[in-house]
Amino acid sequence: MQWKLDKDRPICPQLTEIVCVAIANGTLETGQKLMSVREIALQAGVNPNTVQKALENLERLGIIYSVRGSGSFVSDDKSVAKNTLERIISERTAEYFAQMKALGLDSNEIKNYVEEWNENE
Amino acid sequence: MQWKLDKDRPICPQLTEIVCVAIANGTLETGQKLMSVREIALQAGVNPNTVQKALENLERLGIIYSVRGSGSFVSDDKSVAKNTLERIISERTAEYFAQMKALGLDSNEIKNYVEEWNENE
Amino acid sequence: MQWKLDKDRPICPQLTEIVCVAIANGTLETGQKLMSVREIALQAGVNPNTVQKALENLERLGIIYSVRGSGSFVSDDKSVAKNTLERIISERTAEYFAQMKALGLDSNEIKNYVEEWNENE
Amino acid sequence: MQWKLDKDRPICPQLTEIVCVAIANGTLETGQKLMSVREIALQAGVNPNTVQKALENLERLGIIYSVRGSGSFVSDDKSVAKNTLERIISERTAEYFAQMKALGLDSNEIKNYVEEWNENE
DNA sequence: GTGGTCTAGACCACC
DNA sequence: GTGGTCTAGACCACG
Repeated sequence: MQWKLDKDRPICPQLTEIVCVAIANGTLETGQKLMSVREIALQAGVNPNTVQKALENLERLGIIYSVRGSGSFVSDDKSVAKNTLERIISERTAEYFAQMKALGLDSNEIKNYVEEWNENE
Repeated sequence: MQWKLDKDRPICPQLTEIVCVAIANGTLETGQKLMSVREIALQAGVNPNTVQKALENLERLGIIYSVRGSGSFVSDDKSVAKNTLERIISERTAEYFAQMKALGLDSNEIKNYVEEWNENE
Repeated sequence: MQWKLDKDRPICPQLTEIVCVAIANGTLETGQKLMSVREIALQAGVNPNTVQKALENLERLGIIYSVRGSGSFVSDDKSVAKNTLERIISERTAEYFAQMKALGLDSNEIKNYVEEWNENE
Repeated sequence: MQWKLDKDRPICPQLTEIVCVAIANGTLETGQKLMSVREIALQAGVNPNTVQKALENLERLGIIYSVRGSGSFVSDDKSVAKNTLERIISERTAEYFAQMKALGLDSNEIKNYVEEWNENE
């Protein structure tokens, strides 16, 4: 589990997403204990408070649960994480399309642009 | 010329982009006078200071020029606007790909996702 | 609007509740602007971050909305605040009853105890 | 003797209270031996350290006494347990009233609310 | 050692 | 001036 962060975007939601991805793809299993807040903060090179906030988000969503004094654990129901992830992907794509259209491209042009982008990579 | 703003994103760069698009696609022609700061602010429903800052950006980039007491005008060379627009499109697409990959999709999955999105719209 | 805080309980939820009460009882009206984060922090004698967190909670619940650079405002629909308030009252009462029963009192004893308490006040 | 715990509140004081209640209502008699720390921990499903700390509290209050190597026993004077219990009940009720008033209810409304609650149960 | 809460103070973009 | 985000570091109760 690696904490690859994009410094141009808010860190907190990125942490949230990374955990969601890890749960969705099986890197983190049901009931598994996450690293401690402090440990994540150390590995990711960010402030423990930022990590704390991200875990609070995940707990509020029901994706993990925290036990005082013992740590945070992956919730029994992984579907919430998966749904959240899909929702995020969908939202981001919607935003992307909205922005591209605001920049003057129509649906086909966007599709073509994405395909070209894919080839040049 | 309409000022369709996404309230979830910073206003100022959106205004900048809208003018770029208008110039690139011919809605605004070389030498044409833009609406006044106040008028734009009124139509777009935003703070005049924000409009002012957006126009300053455009002038700094050489996309428009301001004549004291008479207003702002589209620069003679529309290529700057076009290049700026392309650069923005490219940057946004790069960001989109980076985010989707962070969310666990590979290049092909992104391409397919975009195509499906296109169809369902 | 006064910020009377019980120092034996977490401050953040107390702030949340105070705003809910103010909205529910009409001290704060629909669309009305709240004091700034910094001002509330000053008046209440707490840290601005704590206030910020409380307002984030309220925004997440749809009770207020924040406009970047201009402040926080009471949401159009005051019913959410009222419902939230009722829910809190109900939850607290449920907790109180559960605790009293764990302490060996039955429903009638609790009722009598509350009535006596009322008289002696 | 059952260890019914509310997971939303600190475990340690709950254990303390349960023993107080058991002594006050006669489930535990003067001089009677309590279960061992390990046994209580097992039955209650909590950490033995937590049980140990709760028993230390009770001993400090004079409600039980420990004999090295043989266990903990109910103190000769049960009145301390009873008084402690009453004090806790009183404190909780005071807290409850304070919170309800902070939530906008006056004494009469609280009384009525409690009575209705009683009926609907 | 753990999470939970709070304080203090900084920086940013936006209005 | 505003809210939004982050850092730094402290204290507490719980396990």
